[in-house]
Amino acid sequence: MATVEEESRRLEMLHAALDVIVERGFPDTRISDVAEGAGVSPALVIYYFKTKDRLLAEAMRHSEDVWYAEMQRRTEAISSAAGRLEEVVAMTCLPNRDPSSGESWAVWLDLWAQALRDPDVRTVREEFDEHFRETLRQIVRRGEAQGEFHDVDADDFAVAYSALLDGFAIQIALADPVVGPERAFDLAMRVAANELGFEWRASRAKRGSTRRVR
Amino acid sequence: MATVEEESRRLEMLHAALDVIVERGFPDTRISDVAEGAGVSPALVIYYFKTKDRLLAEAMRHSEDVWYAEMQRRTEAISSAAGRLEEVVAMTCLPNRDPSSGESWAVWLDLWAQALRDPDVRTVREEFDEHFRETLRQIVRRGEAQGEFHDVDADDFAVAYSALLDGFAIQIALADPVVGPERAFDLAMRVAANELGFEWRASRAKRGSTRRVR
DNA sequence: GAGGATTGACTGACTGTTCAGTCTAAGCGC
DNA sequence: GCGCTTAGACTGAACAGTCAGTCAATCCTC
Repeated sequence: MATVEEESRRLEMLHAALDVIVERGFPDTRISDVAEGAGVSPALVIYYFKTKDRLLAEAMRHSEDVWYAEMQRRTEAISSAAGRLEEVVAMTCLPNRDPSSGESWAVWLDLWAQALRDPDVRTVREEFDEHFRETLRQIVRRGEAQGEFHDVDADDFAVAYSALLDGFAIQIALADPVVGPERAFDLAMRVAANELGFEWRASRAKRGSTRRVR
Repeated sequence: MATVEEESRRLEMLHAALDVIVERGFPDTRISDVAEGAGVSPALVIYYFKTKDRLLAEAMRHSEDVWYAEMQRRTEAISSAAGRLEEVVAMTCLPNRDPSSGESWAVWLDLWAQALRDPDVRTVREEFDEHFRETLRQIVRRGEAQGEFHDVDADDFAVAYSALLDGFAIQIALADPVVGPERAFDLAMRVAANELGFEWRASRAKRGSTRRVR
């Protein structure tokens, strides 16, 4: 009953909020923009989320949840550890192979900046990062178990490698002239191959592994 | 004459602006705060900088310039390439060994988020990153020439390593419970040692190489 | 017709910027 | 030295726009 439509309304608003955040940036997101994007009145947005901060924090959480679920979904389908790792790197480096997740990078930068002061956002970011590291740890452990990887400290690797990917994400988000997506992808994979001791042929098709290039 | 005092006034305002940015965050920095911090009227701030955006952009540039100059100053004094690299890593990872540069990390997060939309800030950030990479390249090349390091592609290393340090900077700025400054420092040095092929004894005093711990 | 969903109109607070003018110190003719 | 002028640093007060959040009223839906 109402709950279903209520929920879909909530989602519409969250997606609208994310669109605005991507377009205008977190601090300049106005609830009237979000309302317009969702096709409702500003008052209703407040009615649903009580306050602007809560709305934005929930939008962030939603965004991260969707992204993480998508990563899980994709890696599960891959059997080799190196392949799973490659998929993760592709998701963080290469521009949307799937159209669903609109520019995540921009949102990340806002997320980090916002996490400095907003406790809710800080929590979202901490959880997301920990999830991400855990994913890396598991990939490494399974890769070791399957004999694909050298033995390394999975936790150390996860911490360092997620930092590396975050750093590349910054360059990509800001469209750095020196560090494009393909180069970041390539470098990240070379580091992984070197650190974990697996073979990786750089010549392989860089992006079109499964989905179209936009 | 007037120019000197004028300049010192500018600097006061820039420093006040940085203080406020660190404390309240870039988007919530009010010119009245800056004015108060500098002991002048809000109108004078506008009188000097014409607009709030310009003030903040200049504050960012000043901050990066100071930080970079300090890095140059420190590394120049060190003869071994590994030592220079360690100093760079320490500056990006370990909390202020010098009191001058107040929390740079917080400013970086704001800088990145702001660079997404503000062209002036974007330029500041691009130049700073390129300077940083160039510093790394030079360290690597000199390390190779002195026989301290393996031969690697200096540019690839600089790009990847600066990304890694940026990533650690995020964790440190956000006080991630899993990735503290010392661990980031340690991991970063291990990666460098591994990648460049030099010996690094992790046991060495982590921070107090030259200056006091605050 | 009761209760929640929805809204238009409003407001109260905030803040960047302007403006009209004050104050200071330097230049300058004498 | 001494008035007079001028330029530029500096400010208080007002302006103008913005926007989150409120509220009373309407609309649905059961």
